[in-house]
Amino acid sequence: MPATRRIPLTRERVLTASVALVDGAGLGALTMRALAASLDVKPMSLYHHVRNKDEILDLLVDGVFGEIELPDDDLPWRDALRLRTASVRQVLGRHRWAIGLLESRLNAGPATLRHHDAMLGVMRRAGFGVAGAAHAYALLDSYAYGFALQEATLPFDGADEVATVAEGFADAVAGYPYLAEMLHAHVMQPGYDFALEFDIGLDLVLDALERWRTERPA
Amino acid sequence: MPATRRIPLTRERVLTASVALVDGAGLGALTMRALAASLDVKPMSLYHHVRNKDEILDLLVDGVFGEIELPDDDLPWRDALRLRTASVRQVLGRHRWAIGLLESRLNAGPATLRHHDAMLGVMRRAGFGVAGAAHAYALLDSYAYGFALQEATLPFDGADEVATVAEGFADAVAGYPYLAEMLHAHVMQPGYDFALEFDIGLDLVLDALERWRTERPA
DNA sequence: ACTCCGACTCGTACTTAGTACGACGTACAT
DNA sequence: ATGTACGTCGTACTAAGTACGAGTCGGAGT
Repeated sequence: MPATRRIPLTRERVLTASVALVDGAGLGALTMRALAASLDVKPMSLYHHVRNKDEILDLLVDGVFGEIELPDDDLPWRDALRLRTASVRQVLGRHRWAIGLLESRLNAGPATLRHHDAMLGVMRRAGFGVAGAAHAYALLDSYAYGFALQEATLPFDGADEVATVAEGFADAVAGYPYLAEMLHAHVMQPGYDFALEFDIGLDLVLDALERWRTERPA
Repeated sequence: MPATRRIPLTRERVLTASVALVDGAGLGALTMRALAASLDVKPMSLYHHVRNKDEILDLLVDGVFGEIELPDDDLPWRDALRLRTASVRQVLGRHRWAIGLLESRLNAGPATLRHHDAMLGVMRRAGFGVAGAAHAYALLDSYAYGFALQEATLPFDGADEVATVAEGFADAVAGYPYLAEMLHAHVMQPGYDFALEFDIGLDLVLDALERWRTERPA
């Protein structure tokens, strides 16, 4: 009685389920057993589609890279770089767990390589030299990754929770006058949102690159 | 026969041994059993000095922050910020594992708070407004963290290994012209060292902050 | 000096997790 | 129908975190 016709497991289904699991319950919830359960199979079945858990993590990272928008060749370089860098942060914000994974996974997947190539292309065509493009890319990505890392580390999540959490810090910052000032005169002000810092810093970075580009053409 | 007088375990000894273990063999090697063995005690003895493994991780992070040089008040702001930001990267480079820990640990320890306060102090006294200091700090630390993260992700370690690893990539970049160009015309050139990118980017960031500071005084 | 106490150490054991091994089943080509 | 190849799973081993309670030891109070 094939009442519930078994859908065959595939590498793709495993990956999709992994992302769902991790997005929903965090990296810690990604266990082979839990993943298998979410697919309604037994743990060992997974091993016919992925080599091991490490491979799943590599695939997750490459999947995240695949979500990042490629820079648009038809835009002025500055806009192209801005949009894709904002996309980096957005994607890493959507998958908080990803930033912690970047560190340990060194096997770049195809989506990752494709992405790097597109970025370098935009910069080279914009007039950056090879070395200049390397500098620019390192700077842009350092900023995006670091910002995402800071966002992931923040004890609050978005503009709403700030007030609640900040109150809890009120006495922790007692002996630190500048921290206290920052907390009261900035963070706890209405309308504060750390996320808004991103665009400000990104524009400063792009200004700096613009200056580099015009001062040292390829 | 007290031939080997037992040195009493302390919270400090546990922490010191943790750092040694992790520096030497990576985060993955930090298990309560291995840690206990390195101290010549049994695993459960550790639990009288730390609440659990998570607490050890928090202590490690705060210890790393304690290693970062505080900004020097006697220096011009730009030098003070440059030196301490370089110190961030240096310390995170010395303890590769730390960058991956930052993400998940949200309990700021005393060394961390002290550090933030000193940084804000330098910026406020340099003429940055409260909001301006927030922007500047976010930008600087994003850069430092992101750069450290990229360094930690690099498949090679320092200038020497580059050549060996880069050769392995030679065919992986086959379909990616700009990546290939970057690899051959830049990365594989003698004298290449990703670490050198840091100062270049840092100066661009500091230039940007200087401009911000003079254009929008507190 | 003896006893008692509290701090520390440890033996045992339970739980969760990754995954090796080999048996089993099922669909499809012959 | 039957054999083959692939996919599924039962069993079980290992590593790791840590709860529980018993054992130990040094010093304070009598």
